[in-house]
Amino acid sequence: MTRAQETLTKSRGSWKQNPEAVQQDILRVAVAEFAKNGLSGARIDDIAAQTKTSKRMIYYYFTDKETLYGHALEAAYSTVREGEAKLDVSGLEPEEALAKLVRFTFDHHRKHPEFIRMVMIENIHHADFISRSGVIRNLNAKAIDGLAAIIARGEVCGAFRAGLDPVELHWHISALSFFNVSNRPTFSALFGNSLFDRSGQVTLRDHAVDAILRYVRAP
Amino acid sequence: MTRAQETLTKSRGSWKQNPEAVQQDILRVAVAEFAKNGLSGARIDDIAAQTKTSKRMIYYYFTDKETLYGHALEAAYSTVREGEAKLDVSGLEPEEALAKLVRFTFDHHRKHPEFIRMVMIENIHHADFISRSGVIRNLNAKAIDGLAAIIARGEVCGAFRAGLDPVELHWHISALSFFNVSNRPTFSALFGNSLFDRSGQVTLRDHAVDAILRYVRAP
DNA sequence: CTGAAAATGTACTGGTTAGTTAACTGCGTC
DNA sequence: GACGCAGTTAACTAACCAGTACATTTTCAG
Repeated sequence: MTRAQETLTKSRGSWKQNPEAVQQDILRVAVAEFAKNGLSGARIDDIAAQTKTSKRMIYYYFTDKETLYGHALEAAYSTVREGEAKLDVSGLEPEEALAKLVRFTFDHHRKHPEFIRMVMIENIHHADFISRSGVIRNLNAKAIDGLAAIIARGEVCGAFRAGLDPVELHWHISALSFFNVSNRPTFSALFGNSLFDRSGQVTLRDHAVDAILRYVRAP
Repeated sequence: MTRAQETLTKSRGSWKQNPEAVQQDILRVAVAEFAKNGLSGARIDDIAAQTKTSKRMIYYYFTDKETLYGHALEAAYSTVREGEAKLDVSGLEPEEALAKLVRFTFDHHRKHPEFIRMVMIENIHHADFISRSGVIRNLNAKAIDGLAAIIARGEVCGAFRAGLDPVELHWHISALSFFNVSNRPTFSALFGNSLFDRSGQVTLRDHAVDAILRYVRAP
């Protein structure tokens, strides 16, 4: 109960009504609901019930279920990419920089299962909504730039082998970090929970870092 | 139109009716439908329409939607694991054996997107149904045994470093192979399609093999 | 041939759920 | 001081869809 509605004072003046806060409230609940149940599994009535406002307001601001889903997806991406912006690896040796980036990415994915689930759901839907959202594409280009800079520095000083592709390296890092969260349920159901308890995850993260470093290191 | 119903002659005698074929028919359609639309997105009426039989029969044999989903999941697993059983790496040097295994796994996942989607959906549902299916767990234990054998041989002859964990190595191989299919839509929407066209996938597969080998090789 | 059980067809139902209708409230403006 | 508009409420509807009731046919054992 953060009661953002009462505490927020908007540019519009000091209204009792607060449209922006209402929309944020809807989105917050919608992300949770869609992440939990998927697009077809989510229930507008359930979302409305968890909101400070009503179902009618959801349609007033977001037109229909799919549009709401699209906005929820963008909201989830924004939240997570904001968190990533905090990472700074400038001033570190290339290998240390990359190690820190991988470690951070692994942990960051783990801390945001709701985001992972939104992306899983979006993949089930063939990325229909992401494709239509320029907002999200822009956010991601930056991740590649940062990685390209590390690779360039590593190549120059001879720590990394030549010919590394930033997009492909991002694919490797994402694969390990994403799969660790997305497939935890089935993987642990089939092979036990040992990789996913506290110590197992620390080891796994260190090994993921190790795997990436071995992959890029010059001979 | 394979008309399995007419051509199949069952142990039961030469029936006009063929319950086993009807059930197989339902499952075949159900796997496709659940893989496409998820558990809540799938429509029993749609499944029935694509079947040679009727909705009534679906409930006659499979009780309800969730039970049908569970059987469809098992069917998808069986099909794919059967295909894997064909792989033979005995008689190869450990490094070659592992390379072949990774290459095969990567390709095999790619050839069975329907299976991948079923697993994605099952992960969304926290592996509720896999957990209840002993059938599926058994199928997977074998994959680990095979990998453990390769690791043991590699350690003995000094090609691999000591202390490798078969389950963790399987996690690495699965992560790359699975993510490649599961996250293709969002990844290519965000970063372009270059990793996913024909030549991109060949390169990516070779690099995945390379990454795993670098990870296990003795220094 | 017959009776029982297994298998199937037709038509229906009742709860659910995305989306709507229409009336109303608070607020600034002229 | 009433007009208009953004924001809000509560009740409603039409479609959808999982699951069922019940009648009927097919098969085979005895």
